[in-house]
Amino acid sequence: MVPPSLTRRQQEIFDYLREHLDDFPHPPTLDELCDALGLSSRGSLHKQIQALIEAGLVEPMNNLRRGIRLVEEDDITVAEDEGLPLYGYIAAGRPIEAIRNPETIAVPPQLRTPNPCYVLEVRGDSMIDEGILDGDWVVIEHRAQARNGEIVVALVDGEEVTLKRLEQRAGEVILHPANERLQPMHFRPDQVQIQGVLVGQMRRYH
Amino acid sequence: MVPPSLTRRQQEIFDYLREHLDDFPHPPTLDELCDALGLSSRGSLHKQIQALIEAGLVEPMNNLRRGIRLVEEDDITVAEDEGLPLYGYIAAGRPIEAIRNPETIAVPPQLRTPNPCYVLEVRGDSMIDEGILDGDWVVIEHRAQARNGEIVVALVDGEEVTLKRLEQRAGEVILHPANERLQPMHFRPDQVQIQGVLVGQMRRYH
DNA sequence: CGAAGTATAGAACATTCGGAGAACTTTGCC
DNA sequence: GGCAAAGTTCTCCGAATGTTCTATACTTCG
Repeated sequence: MVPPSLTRRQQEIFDYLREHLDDFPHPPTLDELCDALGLSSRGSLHKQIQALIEAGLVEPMNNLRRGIRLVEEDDITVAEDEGLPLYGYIAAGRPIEAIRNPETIAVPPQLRTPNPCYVLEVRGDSMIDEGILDGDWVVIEHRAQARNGEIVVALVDGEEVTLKRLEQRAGEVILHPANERLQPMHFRPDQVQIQGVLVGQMRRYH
Repeated sequence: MVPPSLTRRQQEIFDYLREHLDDFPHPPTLDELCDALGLSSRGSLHKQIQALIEAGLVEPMNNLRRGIRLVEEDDITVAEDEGLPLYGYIAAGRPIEAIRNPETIAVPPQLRTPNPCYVLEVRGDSMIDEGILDGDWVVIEHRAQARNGEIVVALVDGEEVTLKRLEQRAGEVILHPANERLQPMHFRPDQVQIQGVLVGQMRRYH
């Protein structure tokens, strides 16, 4: 279900609100917002805001002063009945959770598990010997523990996200690339945080 | 179901839209599209788009600005509600058509094409260097022609079905395995019948 | 060559979008 | 209650954009 898509201006205004609503000590009045957005007519702004309210992105402000408020993101109806969130590239350099409004992508049931899953697009050749190529989509079951031998999404030092085969030993964690030209990497357990386990993979050729 | 016989130009434009619609921050205006496509008349483009709308491939944009949108592939009428036929193992030794009542398997729209497709389960390591492993599912678009470089399902001598990279030369057909330990195979053109082209691939790890 | 179908340009027309501004209503405060 | 501030509704306008139509050129096929 996609709410009537926003016009360009509506999108701009919504983006602005998402960015700057916290900058105001109190939610701004329409006049203040006009000022910030470079409009000169309160009525015009109001019309745009109405559209956002109908799209379900802004709380209705029935005659309330300074009543403008965004709808909590969790409450926004996400169209993901069939799809999983696509969080973007792995090895992108930041924690998965940081990403806000992911696209979604259809995943057949046999490629996922009943537990929460998400999808990443693979960058690089580090798993090439496992048949996972640059550009592939991988389906990841979201969990924080994994067993040795499983291929995991690992967040290293809170910065880098990579897809590697896991080996946990006493006092260290080894991440094995599946590429004969690359070496396994050794870390202290506290450096590595597991963000999910590989459960499926897809590739398109067209 | 409509036979969506597109003209060449319509196909070009549709392909372009499928490729590049996401490149725009908002759906483009007709003028912007004209620019991107090298046309100079809005009206001309509009006429082509109308044809695509009638073919059911593009959402009607009734006077909406920036209203151009592709029909969700899920909604495109193809006999696929329940999934694609799973014809079994490739290299199973007989023509695909011979199989009567296949199972079906769910395939996400981005892994297939709008044309008829089916699924095979891969046996063997002959495409391992392409990242296609034993046990993978491959999505095949059902057609009888292919271009050099495409990976095809080839029926050899009416008996053996294999997945190989195709090279057609004058007077001979060469099927290239993607495995450095295997040699390309040479055939007369009449020995080789193409049964489809690889368009997608899936694997499960659980 | 001619016919039929297709593609393009360009002009003319219709609608939407975004904004301005006035007038009205409601709220908050004294 | 009265007043000012703020939200709401309304009409109007201009530019951007979608739609329609006509004329012309190009392709393909016999």
